[in-house]
Amino acid sequence: MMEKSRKTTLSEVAVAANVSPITVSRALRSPEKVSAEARERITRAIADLGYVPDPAARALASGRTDVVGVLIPSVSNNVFSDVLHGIYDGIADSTLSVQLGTTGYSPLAEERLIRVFLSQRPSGLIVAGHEQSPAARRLLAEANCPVVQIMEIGPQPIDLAVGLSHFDGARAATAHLLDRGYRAPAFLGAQMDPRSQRRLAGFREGIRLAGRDGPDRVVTTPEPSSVSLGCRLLADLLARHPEADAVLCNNDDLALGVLFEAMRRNLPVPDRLGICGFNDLEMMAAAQPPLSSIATDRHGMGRMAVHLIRQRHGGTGPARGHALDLGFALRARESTAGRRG
Amino acid sequence: MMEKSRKTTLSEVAVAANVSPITVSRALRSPEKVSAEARERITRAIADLGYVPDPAARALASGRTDVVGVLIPSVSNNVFSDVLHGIYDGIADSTLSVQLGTTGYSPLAEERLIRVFLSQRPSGLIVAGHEQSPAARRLLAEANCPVVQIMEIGPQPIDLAVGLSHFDGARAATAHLLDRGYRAPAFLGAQMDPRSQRRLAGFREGIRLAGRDGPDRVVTTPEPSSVSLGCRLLADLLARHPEADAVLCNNDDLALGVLFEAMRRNLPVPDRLGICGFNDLEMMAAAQPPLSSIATDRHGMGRMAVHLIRQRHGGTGPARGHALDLGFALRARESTAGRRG
DNA sequence: CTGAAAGCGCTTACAG
DNA sequence: CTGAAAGCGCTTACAG
Repeated sequence: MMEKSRKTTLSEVAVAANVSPITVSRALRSPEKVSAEARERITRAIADLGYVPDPAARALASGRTDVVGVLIPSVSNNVFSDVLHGIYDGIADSTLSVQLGTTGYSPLAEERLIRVFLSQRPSGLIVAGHEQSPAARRLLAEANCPVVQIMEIGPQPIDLAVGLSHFDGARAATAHLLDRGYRAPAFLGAQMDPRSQRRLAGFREGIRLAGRDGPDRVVTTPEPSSVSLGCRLLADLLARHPEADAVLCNNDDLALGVLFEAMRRNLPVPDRLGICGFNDLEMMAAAQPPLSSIATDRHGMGRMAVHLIRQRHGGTGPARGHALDLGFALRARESTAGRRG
Repeated sequence: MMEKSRKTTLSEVAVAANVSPITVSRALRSPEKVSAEARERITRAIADLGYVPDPAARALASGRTDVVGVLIPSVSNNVFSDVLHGIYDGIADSTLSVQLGTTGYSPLAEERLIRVFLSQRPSGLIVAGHEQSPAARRLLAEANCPVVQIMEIGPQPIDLAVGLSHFDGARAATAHLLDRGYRAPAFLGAQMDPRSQRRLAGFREGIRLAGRDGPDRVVTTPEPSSVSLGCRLLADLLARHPEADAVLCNNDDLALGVLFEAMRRNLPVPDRLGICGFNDLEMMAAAQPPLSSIATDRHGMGRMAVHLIRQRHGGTGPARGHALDLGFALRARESTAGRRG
């Protein structure tokens, strides 16, 4: 029947529907501007011929594409995959598609990818964090599309931002540990990216506000985070600060590792050791004992980022410079129920 | 200095380098065909003007793009995010980029996305699984680019396949449980996608081969998998089959939930209950007790899929119909050390 | 090693 | 509501 693989073009649809190519193009983009009869013939022709518009031709002619560029450090990190999921949900009912780039936490790779993405004239750009190189910031500031920085709300969004204050989250968690009677809370961190640094600062501020001026019980490593690293970090901590009686973990994987290591060492949780994570992954509530954490809305962040871009295209939504704070929530569970005795 | 945002074109580079546009184009694609002097002037002009080629124009003129389309059910699933990570590593040293689509386990959504992706004339397509709709299979079979099916090795690859036998993996795990003296192994499954069905079949085969003809101890649910679901499934299992003394879990999240639920119920692991997962996520080895699992090379699957596509473009690599078995490995840990007494 | 001509498949203004 | 003309920024053959 059909020619093997020569793809159908808009002109062929036009011939079949007995209209001009421009009318087909119009029927595709603004159907209401085309008469009902023409529209119907065109719709049928498209179906009959199996026509799919060529995005490259469209992009070249119109000067824009329907792609949203997304730049994150890594996909194999629950946090970012949740965000990504939210982004996909956000575009689901649209013609937008996602162009994903991973920077591996390298500002240089990020800058290069921004250049590549911008060359495609995207509908919008979503980038993780606020630590772009100066050149990258300039590119983004001059970009011809909405730019949304996600993960945290910074002091000075390049265009728009949606996230939360990691500093405040960690401070709240620290206050919670102190509230519950833990006397020597520590901080455990891996892969100390900017958000982690902010959490560490929030932890220290929490300690300071409580008027504690003991040692700075902090163990961090640049290694990528993992559950087994949580085990090791607890071991390190107890070697250096045997008096530590609670840990605020940079993320939930570490917290899970800490729990397992505490079990191995017969350190009762929460009686002898309090544990609090960050992000509140699903597993936290299911653990035994259930693990406390700071809940963040990663899926909502992704959705909202897309929403802001779509609003901007619709001429509505917040103006340049707006930072949307999605907040956080302390989920206090048994793992921080307090010391006994 | 620079015009606000009018982008630099190849022709402008040509003028600056005092050559014709075709030569610039050639310098970009096959530098060895351009004289060293011309090449140098062009390189400098590109840097000076900050020129970035327009992928849309390139695609339209050449009839192909450098994008690899990737179709997976979901990004917020460790298994697929690991694969994705492998894919990104696979393209890292190339000019390829990834176009990611998520199907949400819907064959219809998958078919629609295949159509969209194909309309961009991709360099290759990577699709998860072998359950495409007949129409989708036809589209893929006639696609003008390499197509790699990942996750499992099926009987009849559309073009190429790379994965493992989930049936064999589950059967090996089941044999292991029986070997270790467990007398009444059960299977726990969630989100019973095709791979999960294969694992269940492998479990049943393992039981059959051992000559056990007791009850079919299987609890499954179509709900998405999670750690807390693992807790509930164990509760269900014990309500129906109190004699069950080991569980093969469809995946590691369930296994972790089972461990926590066993702890809550004071069921000693592995003495009273053996636990084995599937995939061997990083946390399994760190758990207390360490959890057994079937290790799969998800990252390698992604890398290999890209590798096959690149080989095909280089004119080498396996022929159409080839299925690459990456195998699996049983990681026997303490959680399946055997019953006591 | 280099270039002039034609064209990829659409959309943008501009008319009517 | 519909269409003829021009062009988006490249690359593909074809010459030389």
